[in-house]
Amino acid sequence: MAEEYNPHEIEAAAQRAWAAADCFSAEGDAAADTTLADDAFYCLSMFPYPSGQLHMGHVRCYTLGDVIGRFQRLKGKRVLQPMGWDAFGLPAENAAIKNGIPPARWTRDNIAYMREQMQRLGFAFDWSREFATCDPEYYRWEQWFFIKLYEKGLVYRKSSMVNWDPVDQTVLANEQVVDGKGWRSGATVERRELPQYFLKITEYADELLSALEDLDGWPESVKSMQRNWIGRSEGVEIDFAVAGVPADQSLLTVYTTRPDTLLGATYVAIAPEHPLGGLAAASDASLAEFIEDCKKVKAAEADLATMEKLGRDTGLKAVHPLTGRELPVWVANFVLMEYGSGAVMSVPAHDQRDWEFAQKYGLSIEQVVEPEPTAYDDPPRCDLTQAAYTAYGRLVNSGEFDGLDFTAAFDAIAAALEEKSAGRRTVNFRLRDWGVSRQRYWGCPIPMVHCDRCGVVPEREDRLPVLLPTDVTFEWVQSPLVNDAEFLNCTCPVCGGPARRETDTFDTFMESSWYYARFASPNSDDAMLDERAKYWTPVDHYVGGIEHAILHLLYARFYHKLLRDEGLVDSDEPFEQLLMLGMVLKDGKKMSKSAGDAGNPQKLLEKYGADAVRTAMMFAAPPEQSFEWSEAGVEGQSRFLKRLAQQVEQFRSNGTEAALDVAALSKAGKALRRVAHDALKRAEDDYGRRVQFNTVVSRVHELSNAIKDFQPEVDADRAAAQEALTFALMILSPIAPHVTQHLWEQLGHHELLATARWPAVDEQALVLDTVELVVQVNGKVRGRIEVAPDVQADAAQQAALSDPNVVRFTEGKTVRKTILVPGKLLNLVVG
RNA sequence: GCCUGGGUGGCGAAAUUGGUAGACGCGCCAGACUCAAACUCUGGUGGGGUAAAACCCGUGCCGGUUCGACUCCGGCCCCAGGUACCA
Repeated sequence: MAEEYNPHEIEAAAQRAWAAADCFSAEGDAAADTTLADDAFYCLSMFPYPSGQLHMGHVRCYTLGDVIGRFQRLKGKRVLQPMGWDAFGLPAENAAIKNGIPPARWTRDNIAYMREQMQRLGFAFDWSREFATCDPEYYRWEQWFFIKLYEKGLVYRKSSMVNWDPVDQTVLANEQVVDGKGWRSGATVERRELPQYFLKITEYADELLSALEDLDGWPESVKSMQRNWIGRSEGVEIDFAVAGVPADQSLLTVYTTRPDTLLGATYVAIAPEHPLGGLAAASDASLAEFIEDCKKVKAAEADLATMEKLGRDTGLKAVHPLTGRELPVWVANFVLMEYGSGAVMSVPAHDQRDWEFAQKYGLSIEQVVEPEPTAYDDPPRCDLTQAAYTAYGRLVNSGEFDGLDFTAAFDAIAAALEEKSAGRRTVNFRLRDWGVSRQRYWGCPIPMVHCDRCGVVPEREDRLPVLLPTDVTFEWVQSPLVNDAEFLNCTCPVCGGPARRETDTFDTFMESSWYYARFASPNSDDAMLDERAKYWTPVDHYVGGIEHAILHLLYARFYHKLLRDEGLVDSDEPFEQLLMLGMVLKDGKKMSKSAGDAGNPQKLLEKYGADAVRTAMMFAAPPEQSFEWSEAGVEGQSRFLKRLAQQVEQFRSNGTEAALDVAALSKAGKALRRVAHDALKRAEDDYGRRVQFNTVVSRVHELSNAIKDFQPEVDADRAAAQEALTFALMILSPIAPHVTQHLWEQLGHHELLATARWPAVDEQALVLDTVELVVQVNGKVRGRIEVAPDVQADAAQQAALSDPNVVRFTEGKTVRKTILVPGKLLNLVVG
């Protein structure tokens, strides 16, 4: 029998051939000729955090990206497909604390191992552009850009909440707080305010929202998530005067999207950190204790939104701006100081949360909206003893505003407030400015300097980068920068006097927000980006996990606009088409969180080779779907690749190449040709338009099965088999590039398959003489008929009525309606 | 809690625009090869029903629209992702 399918030899040989031909280096950007941009294709998969080893989630993501890139190359595009490392982050510090290995070394070691795994998988990356975000050559430009933004007024400093571990005396990430306790110390975590740097992403809120409309290549679900996250709303800011407090604190401003319910406000709630709360607590020990207790909650929205709603009366009174009535001011643990003004008006009759709070504390519930009169039998419920009535309706108990509907009431009440200078219409966003400070070591140093004389000032451009020392030891959970005199001490960039460096580092989303542009402009020493970035960006196809649907993608979109406004790129959006991958799960959880060694593809690669792993992964599920990974499928795909190799070998052993003469083909030859061209056509559609690759693998299985069952009848049929095999290899090549390259050579092709051209479909080969129509009677399948493809309803009905089983169900009844779906089905409606 | 997805045989899935539910693969069963096993090959494989057919049921649950619903609409249940310091 034929030679054995030996993936290790075959794969090594194919990779040597690609390297020798240097066929994955992106060409043509040096010219930066935008007229050539049409055949340029930037294919990018989200770069990984170098956590130690690849897991199957990585294998899925990079195989999918590779399939897209390889397909585009077959279609004649010049493809840029780079790879690098999102190298800063928390796990490196955890490893350092645990094992005493410096984060830089740990990270570099991981990169080396994971790079080797990627190379083994045969991804068509342009490795000449590789970088890690912890390279000073990379992060220096991030520092440079931050200073540019600072100069433009897009950076500011303010206090904001962090999780504070009182035992370890350190700031914890949300992930490091488990059930309200520090994961290492076990101490109850407290919210604490720290001064931090913020980027004014809210200045771009309007554009980030409106530009979503034009992102036709993005999934609707992701756009919807971003829309909701940005959360544009139209409402009214309302001022409540507070009596008996210092003048500068006497105005309590709240924002509401429901000014129509203003007359139903029965109390005002403020955040625990609100200054008025502190004021009242000064003479109220139990209130002070309550406020202190409120801080013992993790600063994560999910926790705040699900905790028990608690509150205390401050004793203060807020004056209703329209009625003059005095409303009690309560401290409530669910009001966030960071969102809006840290105060809300409460209308228990028409807001469910306020209703529950009012029920709990015996606060007044006063209806001011009632359901619109309706023609329906079942009018909307409005029983305020059971729940709040939150729908829009008509105003009652609102004096001059009675009878107005939502829109009219909104306008009238807003106007009344504006007249009294006690309120104003505003557009509000849920989106908050981006806090970029992290109290961590392993990140990009924030290039700011603290000077006793000049205050907080940016470092001078010519002294960048502010280098992160890499030779450090973690003697303590705290960042080593805090006690590193050599790092800490510097001279003030303004006055030249002694000064201290900022010890916070950037949020790692800062690095991942512009790496795609840097890939297009690698080794640019004297600028953050050069003209090549304009040439390659925006990314044509961006591939990554659904877990990045909001934060990473929103920050990257924001950054792209910042780069644009700095003149560094010339497009408005960074990613034209977006493929959001579902999770690869292990025990029901995402791989990166739970897999460990169980997710490492290494053993599978050693046993079955890269092609079988890649094919099994692509075959397992459509890209956007999450699924539980199982190794069981790899064996099956390995078997399939072996069979395909045998089919090529068998074909070869039967003679030489044959020239195709369509007219000379037998019926079987034509049938095989139809299957081959149909597979080619559908594969092209699946690759290019549908971006669904599991069905491509199925299609090649079917084609291979058809080749197996094919019985040549005439000499000319050999050419049909050859064409079918050629197509099978072409179609499968983006998914299993090594073995298809090997078999491509066996079939006598001398060019590399990776850089060959995708063949054209012969539409003539697809034409059928007859088609099978399913015959339904009242929507149930009762028979099948063989008819001409263009058969008319009358003729089809006649043919159907020659089927005895169809007759059984139509006998003695009249055919009232006939529905013909050409090529598919005929439905006879009888009665 | 809120936002966004998902739920189809024993398992992964397919069904592209509302038109044959289960393509393709795994597993399993039977047979061939073998001293035997593994590999490989051939056939079968949603449930009920039948000698075999016919036929009936079936895409998380309840209801609706339609000649026809996995697909559209309303309500619910469960699972996953995100929730601003995991990346």
